Amino acid sequence: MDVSHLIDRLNPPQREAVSAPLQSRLVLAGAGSGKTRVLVHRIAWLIQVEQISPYAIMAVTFTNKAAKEMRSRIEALLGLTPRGMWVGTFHGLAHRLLRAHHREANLPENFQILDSDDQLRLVKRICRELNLDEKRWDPKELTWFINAQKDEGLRPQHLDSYGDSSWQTRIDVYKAYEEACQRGGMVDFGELLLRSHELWLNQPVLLRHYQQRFQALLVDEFQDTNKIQYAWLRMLAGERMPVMAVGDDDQSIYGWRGARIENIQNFTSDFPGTEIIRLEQNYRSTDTILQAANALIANNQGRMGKQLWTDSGEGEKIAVYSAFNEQEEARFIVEQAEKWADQGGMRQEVAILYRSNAQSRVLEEALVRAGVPYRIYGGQRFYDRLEIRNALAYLRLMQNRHDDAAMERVINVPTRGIGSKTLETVRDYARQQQVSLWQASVEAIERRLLSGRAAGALLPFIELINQLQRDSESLAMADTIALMLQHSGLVEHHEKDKDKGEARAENLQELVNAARQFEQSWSPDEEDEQAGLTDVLAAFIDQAALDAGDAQAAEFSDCVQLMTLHSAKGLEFPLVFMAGLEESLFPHSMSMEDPQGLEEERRLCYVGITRARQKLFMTWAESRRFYGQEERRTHSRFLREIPEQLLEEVRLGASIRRPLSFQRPTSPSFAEAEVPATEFYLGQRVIHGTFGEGILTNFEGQGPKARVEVNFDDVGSKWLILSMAKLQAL
DNA sequence: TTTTAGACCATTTTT
DNA sequence: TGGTCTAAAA
Repeated sequence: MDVSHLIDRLNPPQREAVSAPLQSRLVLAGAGSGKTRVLVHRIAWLIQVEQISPYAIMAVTFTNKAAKEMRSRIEALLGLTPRGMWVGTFHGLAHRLLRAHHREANLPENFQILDSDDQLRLVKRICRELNLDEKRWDPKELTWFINAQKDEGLRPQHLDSYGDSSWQTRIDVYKAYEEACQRGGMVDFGELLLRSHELWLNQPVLLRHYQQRFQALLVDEFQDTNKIQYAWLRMLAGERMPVMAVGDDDQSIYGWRGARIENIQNFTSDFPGTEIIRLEQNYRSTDTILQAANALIANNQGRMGKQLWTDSGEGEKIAVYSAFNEQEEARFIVEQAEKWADQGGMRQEVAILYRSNAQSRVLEEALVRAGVPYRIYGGQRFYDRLEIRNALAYLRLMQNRHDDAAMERVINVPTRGIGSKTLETVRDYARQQQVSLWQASVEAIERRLLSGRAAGALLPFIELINQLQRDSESLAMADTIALMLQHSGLVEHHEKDKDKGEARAENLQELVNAARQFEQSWSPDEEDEQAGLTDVLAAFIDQAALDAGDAQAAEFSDCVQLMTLHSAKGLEFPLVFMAGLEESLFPHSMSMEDPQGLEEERRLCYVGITRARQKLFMTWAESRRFYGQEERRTHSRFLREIPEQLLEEVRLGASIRRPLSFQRPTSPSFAEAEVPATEFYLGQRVIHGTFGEGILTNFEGQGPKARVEVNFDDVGSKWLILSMAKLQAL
């Protein structure tokens, strides 16, 4: 078989990675160096050259998006769907293992996945049960604590308070939480990994089975693995399985949620015989952009070492813009973005990146004002919406009566007269008898522990769920869901929502559509069948928990893209704006104190810079409103870490006055600072006959129609026609 | 049960 | 400043 197409158009290190012998390899893949391409070609190589069955290949990613992309690119390259291959996220694959071996993992067959919202609710409930003061014991913090322990592979019994009572309380909550999960057959995200790791640990036969089955293991975004994920991989790999770990230590930006950059640094010693392959040729950005990125990241210690290069040419300089304030920064960005569009560029080629979500508001306002369509990434995802979560809770309850999280969520949604008092009685009973809320409800009614009214409200709910489940046996899943939505009153309930009612009803309809689609495309493979995975509804619920879907329905219009630097990882855009390059915003004040945190911020900056293909703007504001407080700002140290000759300042700080008659830049050059100054400039203090003193914060138009916005000390912000207002400079 | 007023507080986010 | 959450009032 001719396999030259697998390596033909690759550069030497890419080729080396793709055609490496069956041994472990660490591929240090710089930004834009063709990482996914290498992974996909490697898999094809394993199948076509090494004659490894797809059944013996496992490829692990972090996000569903990455897993889907890998799958479709493999299919495109091979021209067929490789059956039996395990491609998925860590969580997805761990989940698959637990489903297949639920008995050995000590889980009920219908165990359910607890997402972060359910988890928080459950922790809150446990805090109440343990009589903890929510002021002192923030459930969010406790949840974070539990997850952090699981990410480290630690169970409550592995933890020792060493007499520290507050530490002991945390451990107690963790323990109670774990018991509640076990009782209800619920598994959170961290548990998926921890439990499947323990499954292998406790069942050597099973482990050996998988070790023999898989002959090659590939891991994407290796720098993002946490301790348990790494342990999971090592255990599966054993002594012999060749692992190809692909990652970039310079793009490790998730340390704060447990990712361990050491994993990539220790890989070669933990997997003996591993060679390192560096992919340093970049196919994305101009040389200027890469030089800036290289120079910046060189300030970090203990790197694996990598220098990105390109033969694509020097390109334009990086434009640095010092805005007067955040409003003006936003306006500048919008203006430049529109210029791109005016010159024939697509809006979707433009990305505005920022460090924190709070920055998006001002940017949005500026975009709206200018009538520029935009799209924000990272909003609420489909399966995270209130109405969808409620609907799923009903489905989960139909599937598993002991799912307390689901029960708590919808027992009184829509309101059916089950108040807090009834619920408290049921909760108390459940706690005493160590049973689920469902069972407690049933027994409480039977034993007449509830008032007639309470029982009269609770019983119909129980019957509703029972009835729905009976009906579901003869109906297609989508029809079951539609029926549930009607009979439960959820549609009616959510329709009533004041401003979001319409959208909510639509989303519920969309859920039915999604279910129908899922149903049509879903077919368990032989392996799933053997594992008893034959229930569509269960599979649908699982996938909703593991993949929250997109934030917005597919957007066809040509939009400017707004997102945080974190969510920009893995993406690329011809034109990129990085906004808010100010000390204590970026690097963020929460991270700049300790050296580790600062280095991660720097990597985040590196990620941002390397998103840009052609042109990069870095902007900051000399003054920014923070929690209502106007603050003076200084530009980010990261700007200083980029060699000056790569930068081009559009305006130099406050020292250059920006006259009101300033002609907005229209020529291709962005350096247009030398315009004769007139009387007024942004940030100037002025005095008005009626309103008194204030600061000039904004302007629009020119000549006789020019208007200015002045923030007056006494009467606040006002727009004034410059030619009428008789302003005086102070 | 729903609405409203004050308190509180404030990176980054996927599974 | 504004969004979220809890507690009090309609």
